[in-house]
Amino acid sequence: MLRVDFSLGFLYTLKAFSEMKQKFRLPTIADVASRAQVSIATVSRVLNGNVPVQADKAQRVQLAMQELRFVPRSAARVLASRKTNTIGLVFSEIQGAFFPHLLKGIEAQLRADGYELLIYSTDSLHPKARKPIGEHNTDGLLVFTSSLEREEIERLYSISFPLVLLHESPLQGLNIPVITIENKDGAVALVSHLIEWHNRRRIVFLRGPDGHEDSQWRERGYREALESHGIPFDEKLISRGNFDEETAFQAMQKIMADDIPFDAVFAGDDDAAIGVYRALKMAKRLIPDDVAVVGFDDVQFSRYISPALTTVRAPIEEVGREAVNQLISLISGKQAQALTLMRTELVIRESCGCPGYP
Amino acid sequence: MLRVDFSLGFLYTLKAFSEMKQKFRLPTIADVASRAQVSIATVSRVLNGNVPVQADKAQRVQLAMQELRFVPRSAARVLASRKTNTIGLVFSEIQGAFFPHLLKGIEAQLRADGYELLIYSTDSLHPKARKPIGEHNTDGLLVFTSSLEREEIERLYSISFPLVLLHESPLQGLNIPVITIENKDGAVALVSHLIEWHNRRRIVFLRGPDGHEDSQWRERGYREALESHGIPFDEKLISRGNFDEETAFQAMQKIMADDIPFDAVFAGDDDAAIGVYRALKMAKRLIPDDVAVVGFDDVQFSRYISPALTTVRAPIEEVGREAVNQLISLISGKQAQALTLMRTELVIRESCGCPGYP
DNA sequence: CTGAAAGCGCTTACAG
DNA sequence: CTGAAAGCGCTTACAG
Repeated sequence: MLRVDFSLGFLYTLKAFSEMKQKFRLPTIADVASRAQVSIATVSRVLNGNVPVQADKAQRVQLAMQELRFVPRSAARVLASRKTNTIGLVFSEIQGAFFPHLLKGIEAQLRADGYELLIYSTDSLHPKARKPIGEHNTDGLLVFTSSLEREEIERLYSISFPLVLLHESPLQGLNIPVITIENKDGAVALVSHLIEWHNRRRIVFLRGPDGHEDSQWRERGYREALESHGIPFDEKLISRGNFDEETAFQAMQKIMADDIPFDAVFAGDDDAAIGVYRALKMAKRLIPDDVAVVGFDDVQFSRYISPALTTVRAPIEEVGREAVNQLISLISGKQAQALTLMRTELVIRESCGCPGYP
Repeated sequence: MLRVDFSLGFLYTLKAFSEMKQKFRLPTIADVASRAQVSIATVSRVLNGNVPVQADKAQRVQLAMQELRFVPRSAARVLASRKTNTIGLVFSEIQGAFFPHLLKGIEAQLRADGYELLIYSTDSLHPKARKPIGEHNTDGLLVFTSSLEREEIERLYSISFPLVLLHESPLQGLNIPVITIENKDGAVALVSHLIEWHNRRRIVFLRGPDGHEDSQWRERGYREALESHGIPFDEKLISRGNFDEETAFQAMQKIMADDIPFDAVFAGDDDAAIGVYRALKMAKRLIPDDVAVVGFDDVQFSRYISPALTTVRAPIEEVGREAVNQLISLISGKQAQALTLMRTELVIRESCGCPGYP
């Protein structure tokens, strides 16, 4: 008896093991085909719905798929069809209040067109043993600012891989569509408002990260607004804010330590404006009475800080959506627009000196 | 002459066209093999580095790969190896200041372990003709709150597909690891602080979305703190804030319209606190003098709003990292911890009535 | 409308 | 250490 029990127990263990194995053995198109009494080609056809299939067969296939809980493996489809149905997003800065807006726009549009989203951040310092994202696992790439080395972009371009650049000018000689925003116009509006309505003439400008396109255009707008109002440009009023709070804070401390007179600050973006607020408050300079402050982007928190931030609304979510549209055009072999410039809009709140709406 | 020119032009066009075609024909492992004079098996071995290969052959392969700019196709690897090397993230709410923190933690940890990230938001109302994410295109799923129907979770569980739940309790009878935060303790600390330090006794609590686990635990903490201080629970002080600004704003308006007396508000989370601020300011009630306000999460803007928000710091980024760790354990066939509770921490700023640090 | 078969580009026992 | 070959699970001409 003991022996028998043992033997049964052993068998049971084996059975359990083989059942486990079974669990991992997911149904394939062949299982569906045999259950529905059709060929695998027919199953594939009802799956894709591109070729007509006799109604009763189609029904049998549908039923079999449900019963087996069949889900086609992506890898097999991709390999056979040479389409990944996936779009990649490459970016460097996951931080920044800016990012969720962009992601939301991209996600929404992508899904509407039936694509998946693979994301890859170049700021995590992971070993790039394997190329993380590119022609081997996506149909096209959205590249945000300078998150990808020029060399890699050129390589992808040279194999005609669909690319769309966000917030970055086209690279010399490469015909890659670009989506960006009216940085210069926005900056002109902002600075002109400071000059015309609030009579400011010593306006600090905080640059973004080195080589950041958005920053360069904003600076150009800043200079143009100064010039058109006959205000001389003063190099000492320019510093680097890096589009982040901490750098902006330090930049302002330096400017104040150097005793450079100023009556307003264009922070570069909203994140930097936070650092400016902190530095000014610490120095007991009143915003906007002593110093007017303006940002750029109009991210979520901008209306809630105190005083509420005057800024420029950048249609970031729409940039995301439009970028997806352009990329899908490219993937479909259609033309895409070389340059898409999204309109920006002045958002007047309190930090410039205008009366707030409490 | 004219004819010759034309003819040449025509040929040129054809040539350009065939070149274009060529461009899309990416190198495969077979191209590398023949160039390096080895078998494709050998190429595969140097690619994966798991089996020793003779040094000179390995070198020839490396060289050939570089020259051809070879990148192995993911789909082929996945199909052959039955591993996608991809983790999926399913979530419902891309909005909310909460999300970038979570994403950042996930991204960083994922890359460190060599996985890709496929993301899928259930809030975009896209047609789910194809199952967007699951066993067919990932090795495991991170499921945030109730972003996936119970039925689908059960299905995945029944095929032993690796799952980790974020901010949600384990489902009845299913042994799925959960990562969440000390919501109750945080809420107790918050409410006790209001009672003990600021002598508040009529504290409004704004619930999150229906059925949201985080909210339920916070409410439990709220009740416990009340009870342990001998303050009777008053149903009228509870309303729904939905973890968002607008709902919270309306909830507060209703409470004030109903003339329900209160001297503090626990907003449920930081996003909701924004709505509370707006409603109170509009009603000319001073924060914190008339009404103390506290939030939960400590997202980016919380320190910058005015008055600076007293809240609880939720280690969201770490939740993301830990979730990835657990999921990868599961994928590797190892055990994962059934429940991981992350510590939260009271962050005292000004909105509770404490003196600020300007 | 439908099936048999080739092929997508890799990995991995298997035999040596 | 290495190559020939089977196989991963689909799609898609091709012929009927």
